[in-house]
Amino acid sequence: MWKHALNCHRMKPALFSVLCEIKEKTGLSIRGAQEEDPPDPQLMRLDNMLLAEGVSGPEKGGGSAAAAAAAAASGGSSDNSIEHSDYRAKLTQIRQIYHTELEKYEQACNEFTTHVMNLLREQSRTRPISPKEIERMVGIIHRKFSSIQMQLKQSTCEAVMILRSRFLDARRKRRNFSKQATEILNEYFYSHLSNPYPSEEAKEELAKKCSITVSQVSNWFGNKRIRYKKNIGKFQEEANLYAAKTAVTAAHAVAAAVQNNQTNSPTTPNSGSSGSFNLPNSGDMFMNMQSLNGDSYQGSQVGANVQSQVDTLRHVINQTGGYSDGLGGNSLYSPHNLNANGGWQDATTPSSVTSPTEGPGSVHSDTSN
DNA sequence: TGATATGATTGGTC
DNA sequence: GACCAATCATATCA
Repeated sequence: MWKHALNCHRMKPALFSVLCEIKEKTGLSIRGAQEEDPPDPQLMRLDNMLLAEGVSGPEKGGGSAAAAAAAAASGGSSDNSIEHSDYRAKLTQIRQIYHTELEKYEQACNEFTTHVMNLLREQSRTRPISPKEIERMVGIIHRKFSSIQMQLKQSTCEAVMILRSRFLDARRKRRNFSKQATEILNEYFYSHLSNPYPSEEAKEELAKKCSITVSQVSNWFGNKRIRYKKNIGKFQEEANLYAAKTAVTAAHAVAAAVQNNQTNSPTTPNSGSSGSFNLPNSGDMFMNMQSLNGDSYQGSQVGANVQSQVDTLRHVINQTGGYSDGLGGNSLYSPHNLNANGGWQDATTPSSVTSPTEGPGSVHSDTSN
């Protein structure tokens, strides 16, 4: 693709036509030529860009800044080094072509200026030629050549942009996240199944844990929510897996907490309910803790978070006993219109049901789109 | 090599 | 600006 872009600038025909034009004008008629030539802002932009990309100006390793940008965009993983060297090689090629062409044009410009000067000198034998006229002639020639240079710069910029887009287009070099990263994301997702909308802090924490960017986390959750919702049945097994996994941790943590409560405060109201989780109460308790934390996810220990535990336990209970609690109605818990039994749905659908227990065919009717 | 999975992008809504 | 839904483009697997 980039090769095509490189071939796009066909300067030579343009050069010849301009040369012919100037030659014609050197006959006698040089009227109508432009007199003023203020600094062209477009040319300045092109120059700046070529300089920034490392195409013009001193060589800095073939656009190291752009390569660094490419590295940053791709997450900075080491397996991109080959692509980066490829990028640099191609940029170097562009640079070489640019400089070769530029040199050619400068040479042609000088040669042609000399040629015109000689012509004028010859003409001066037959007619008087003022220095002003000579100066004007030279000005015309230089303007024509600089317009060609601008075309060259434009084409070079295009080639660089295409090259960059090719290497920076993340879709083209998509990498699957690591298994560990996917595990972490899935654990969070399924342990927050009633409200799988991580806060900004949670996203940052997840991003850090998974070595991905926050926007990648957002993308992942966006994809996950939509694909889960579309085909709950397909994800059932996965949901069970993660729910069970987290539930073990959760059960241990809750048991430990209960034991601790019993030890420290034998008269605690919750102590009597050990052995059968009273989820709504637990939920309230956890809600309070959640509000203390400001967020339901602490990142470093999946399952340590009590909110996650409630979600997980509820999910497991759902799997086994068809339990349906009223947690979804809690305003702290339902920024996205949770449905009655802890499922979630988009903000535009009023109150249809989404439950992990219901399987395919029971996906809530999403008519928002 | 085709089917499927999956991360990213885009366009629209709120 | 966050989110959803559709879609694209690539990775992975049978």
